[in-house]
Amino acid sequence: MGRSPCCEKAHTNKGAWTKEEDDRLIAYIRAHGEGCWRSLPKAAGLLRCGKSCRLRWINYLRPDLKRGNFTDEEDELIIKLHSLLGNKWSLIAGRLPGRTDNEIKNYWNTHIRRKLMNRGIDPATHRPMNEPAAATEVRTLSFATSAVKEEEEEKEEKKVIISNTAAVGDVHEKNFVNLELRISLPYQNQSEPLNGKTSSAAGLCFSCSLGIEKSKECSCGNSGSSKNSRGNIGYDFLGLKSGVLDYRSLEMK
DNA sequence: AAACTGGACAACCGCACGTGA
DNA sequence: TTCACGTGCGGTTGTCCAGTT
Repeated sequence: MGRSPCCEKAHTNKGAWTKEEDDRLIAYIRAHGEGCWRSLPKAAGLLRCGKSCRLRWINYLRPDLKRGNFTDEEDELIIKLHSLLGNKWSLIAGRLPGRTDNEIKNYWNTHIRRKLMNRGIDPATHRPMNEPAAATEVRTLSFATSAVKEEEEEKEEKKVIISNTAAVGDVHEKNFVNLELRISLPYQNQSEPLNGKTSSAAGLCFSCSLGIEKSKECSCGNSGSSKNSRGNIGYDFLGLKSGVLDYRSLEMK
């Protein structure tokens, strides 16, 4: 069957972007907004592939990007998120405002991998390097959409099961971890900066904020689950209060 | 000073997914 | 249901630059 190429490669520039190209792209997006990347290059007068424009904007030109070195807090947060999510760089980036998936991926490969190896930790499994490979665990992240109406919550909830067979750190002593969250309107008061420590709203530690029950890493005594304002048990997944998925920053594919 | 080496990061490539016709 | 298209993601490569020999 085959697919048409995303652009006419013969007539596109490749390699490093020039200042003029950057300016054109910025000016166009300021005027018309993001989106329709395929047609953007032509409309903006750029001899670039749409994908290239998107990447340039997202990874380099976006005004909300935080440039500069990663902090220790960001380091630790990336490590913890990676231990749970694996190479889901976009999801990890979603929890680090101002950082891009590409930036985090590069940083992981150049800094954190070595840092973990120096600690004697296998960066792929987050387990001690001399420890034999653990029996394959199947972790199930269960995402459930929350009905807006109370009664709908009683009905069967649509669940998306994400299986992740990557070995994870010591936080998963149990063979089965069910991280359940409900999707609803974004939580509006998520003012807590992402520092990878205590999850603000509910006063939960990082482990509990991820919904890991009875984790050895639990430092808050909540043992994983919390109740939301309606008394329903939910998990403050990735720092989200009581199981409310903030889809602004945590995109589910 | 020149050559070499390795780290850092920008950019590209191919594939998967979601969506609409 | 199938297919084409647009977009996003993760892996990989290319390039630049600072440090070392």
